[in-house]
Amino acid sequence: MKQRINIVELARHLGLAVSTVSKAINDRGDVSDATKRRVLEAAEKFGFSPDPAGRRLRTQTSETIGFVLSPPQTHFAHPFFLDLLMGIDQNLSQTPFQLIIVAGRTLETELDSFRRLVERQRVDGVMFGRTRRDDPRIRYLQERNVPFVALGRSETGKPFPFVDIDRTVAGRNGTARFIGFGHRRIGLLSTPGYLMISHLLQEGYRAALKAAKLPFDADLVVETGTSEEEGLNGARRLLALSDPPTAIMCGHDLIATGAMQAIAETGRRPGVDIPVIGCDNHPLGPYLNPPLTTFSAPTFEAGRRMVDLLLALMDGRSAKELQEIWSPELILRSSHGSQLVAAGEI
Amino acid sequence: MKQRINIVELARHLGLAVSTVSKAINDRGDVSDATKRRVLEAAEKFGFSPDPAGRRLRTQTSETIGFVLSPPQTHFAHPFFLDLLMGIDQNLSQTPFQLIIVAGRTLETELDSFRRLVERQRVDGVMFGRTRRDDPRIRYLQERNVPFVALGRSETGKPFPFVDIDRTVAGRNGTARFIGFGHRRIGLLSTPGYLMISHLLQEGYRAALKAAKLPFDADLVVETGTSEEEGLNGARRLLALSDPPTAIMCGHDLIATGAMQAIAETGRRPGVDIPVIGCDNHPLGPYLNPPLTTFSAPTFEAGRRMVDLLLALMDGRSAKELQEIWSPELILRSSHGSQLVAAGEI
DNA sequence: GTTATTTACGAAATCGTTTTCGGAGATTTC
DNA sequence: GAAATCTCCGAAAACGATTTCGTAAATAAC
Repeated sequence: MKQRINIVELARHLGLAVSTVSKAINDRGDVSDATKRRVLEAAEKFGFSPDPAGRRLRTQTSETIGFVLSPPQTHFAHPFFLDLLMGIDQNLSQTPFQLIIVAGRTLETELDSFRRLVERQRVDGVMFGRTRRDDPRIRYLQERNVPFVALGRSETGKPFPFVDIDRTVAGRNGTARFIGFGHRRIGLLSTPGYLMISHLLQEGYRAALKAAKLPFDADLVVETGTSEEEGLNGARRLLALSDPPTAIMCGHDLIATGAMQAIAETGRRPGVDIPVIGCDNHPLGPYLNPPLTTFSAPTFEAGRRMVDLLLALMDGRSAKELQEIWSPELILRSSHGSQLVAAGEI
Repeated sequence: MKQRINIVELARHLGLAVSTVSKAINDRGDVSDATKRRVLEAAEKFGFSPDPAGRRLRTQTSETIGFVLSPPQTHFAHPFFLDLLMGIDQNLSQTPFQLIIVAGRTLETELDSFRRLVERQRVDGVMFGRTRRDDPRIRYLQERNVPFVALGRSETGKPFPFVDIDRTVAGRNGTARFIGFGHRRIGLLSTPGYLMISHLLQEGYRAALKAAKLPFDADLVVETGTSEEEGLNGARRLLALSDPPTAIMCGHDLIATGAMQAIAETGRRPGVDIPVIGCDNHPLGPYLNPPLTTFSAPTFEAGRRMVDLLLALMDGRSAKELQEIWSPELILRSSHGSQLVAAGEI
C-alpha cells in the first residue's frame, strides 16, 4: 500500500498550521485565496485527501446514505431497481455522500436491516422502495428521526418525502382504454395487496369503471406476486371464471408476461383475443409475443430525484414540500389490442 | 435523534475502565467471562454499539468493500448484476464489512471510480465484473496493492482471485450441439471483443469447429454490444451474408433476443428455421418466442463466493488458490431447434 | 512459605480531522 | 494619528474508539 500523507505532514511541508490547511481544503472562510491555492496545489501534488474516518469522527456524520433492497429477492431480479440505483449513484457521486446498500432478507427481518443501518452504521439518511399502505419501516425511521425518502407514498405516519410514479393513472387510463374498445368485463391482476401501488392501481381501476358506469366485480381482481409465475397462476384463475374477463390490466410487466402465457395456454391469442396491459416498461417488453403495451416508469430519473429530495430534507426543508407524484405514460405496443389501434386509434 | 451513549459512559456505568469494556465488546482476550457477560448485557441494555468512525480511525480500516458497476449503463439493466449484489450482500452482512457501490459512467472515466474508491473512500477491498483481456482496473488495483476479486478472469497482471463462469464451455457446447444437429455454418454473435468472456466464447466456438473438422469463417462471427438492439443489428448482418449461417450461438440472452427478432423479420421462424442459443439464463427467457435455450449463470452464488474469496485474500491467502472456474449448464427450452429434441434428443 | 507465573483490569497514547477562539498585522474610519 | 475594524492564520481541544503496557491480585511451583 502506497504511503499516505496526513494533514499535519502536509501542513508542515507548507509551513502552515493544520487548521489553515483544513480550512483551505474544505473551502471554509478565513483563508486568503493565495494560500488556498497553494494548499490545493500541494494536496494535489502529494495526493492528499482527508481521511474519511477522521473527518467523520470529528463532524459526527457518516457521510453515508443507505439503500435497502426490499424482500423478497425475486422482486428485484428486475431492471427496475438497478436503474434506480444507477440514478441514485449518479446524483450522489457529486456529493460527499457514499451509497451503501443492504438487502432485506424477508419481510420479517427487513426491519433489522434498517436498524443495523441506522443504529450501527449510523447512516445519515435512508432510501427504500415498495412502500406499503401500513409501513413499519416508515414508523421506525420517523420514530428515530432519521431522514429518509421513499419511492412511493404511503398511508403511514407523518408526511415524508417521496417520489411516486402514480399507479392510479396506470389503473385508470389502462382500464379506460379497454372500456373505450368496448370491453365490459376487465380483469385486474394486481401486485400484492399490502403494497401501496396495488391499492392505487385498484383505485384507478375502480375510478375508470365508475366513470363508465360499469359495475365492480370483486371476482375480476386478483392479487399476485410480482413474478411471471405468479402472474401466470393469477391469470389462470381469472380465465377459469364462469364469466371470464375479455381484457386484463396488470400491475406489472412480469405479471403481464405470465398472463399472456396463460391466455396462450387456453388457445386464445394474447393481445388479439384478450388484450393485456402491463406496468413499468420492462426492457424486454418489446420482444415479448406480442410486444407488451405498458406504462412508463422513469426509474433512473426517480433515483436522481430521490437524492435531491433527501439532500433538501437534510438541509432543513419540510417534508411536505418534498413530495412528488409523477404520471406514467402509456407506451403503446400491440398487446392492448393493436387491431383496433390500426383501425384509426393512433 | 435518540441520545447515544459512548464507550466511556458505558464504562462509567459499569465501574470499569474503557479498555476493559472495549476488550469485552470485541471479544479480545484479557477479560474474565463474568465481566464480559456483564459488559455485553449493559451494552444491550443501553443500546450501545461502537461508533464506526472512532473504530475505523483507530484501526486504520474502513470496514468497507466497494463494488463498481461497469459502464455502459445498458449492460446493467439486467437482472444479472442485481442478483450478484444480492449474493454479495447476503454474505457480507455476516461480517463487519459494509458494501458501497458506485457506477462507472463511461469506459474512460471508469478508472476514476476506482480511484475515488481506494484513494478517497479508502475501501478495504474491491469487487467488479466484466473483466477484459487487457484490464486497466486490474493493473491499477495491483499497483496500489488493494485486495480485490473479480467476476471473470483476465490476461492482465499477476494472479488475482476470481470467480469465472466459463464462457468457453458455453461456446463449445452450444456450437457442438448445433453441429450435432447437422449444421455446418454456425453464426457467433459475441459480446464486445474487449471483454474476456467474448474471447473465451470464441475460443470455445473454435474448439467445437475444430473438433468437428469444420472450417472457421471470420464472416460468421460478429461482435455486438450487450443489448437487444445491438443483437438485432448484428444478426441482420449475419443474415445478409451471401452464405448465411443456419444456426446462431449468442454470447448473451439479450443478444439472442434481438437475434430472434432479426430472424423473424426475414420471415423465418427463430428456433425452427434458424435455431438460437443464448447465455446467462435471463429470467424472461422462458417467455420469449420461442422460449430461449441458454446457459446457466449462478450469479447469486457467484456473489456469495466472491466475498469468501475476498475475505480469504485479506486474510493472507495467496491469490493463486482463490481462483474458481465454474461450468455453466445448458438449459434446454426450444429455441435451439426443439423439433429435433422432440425427435428423441431428450 | 517464598518466589515465579498467570490472570484481569486500568491509565494513557493514538488514529486524522474539524472547529473554536484568540491574536497579530493590515486596513479603514473619524 | 489614534481607534476601530477586517483579514488571515495558529494553538489546542475535541470526536470515540482500540491497543500497548504496566501492575495488583491470584494462582502455581518448589
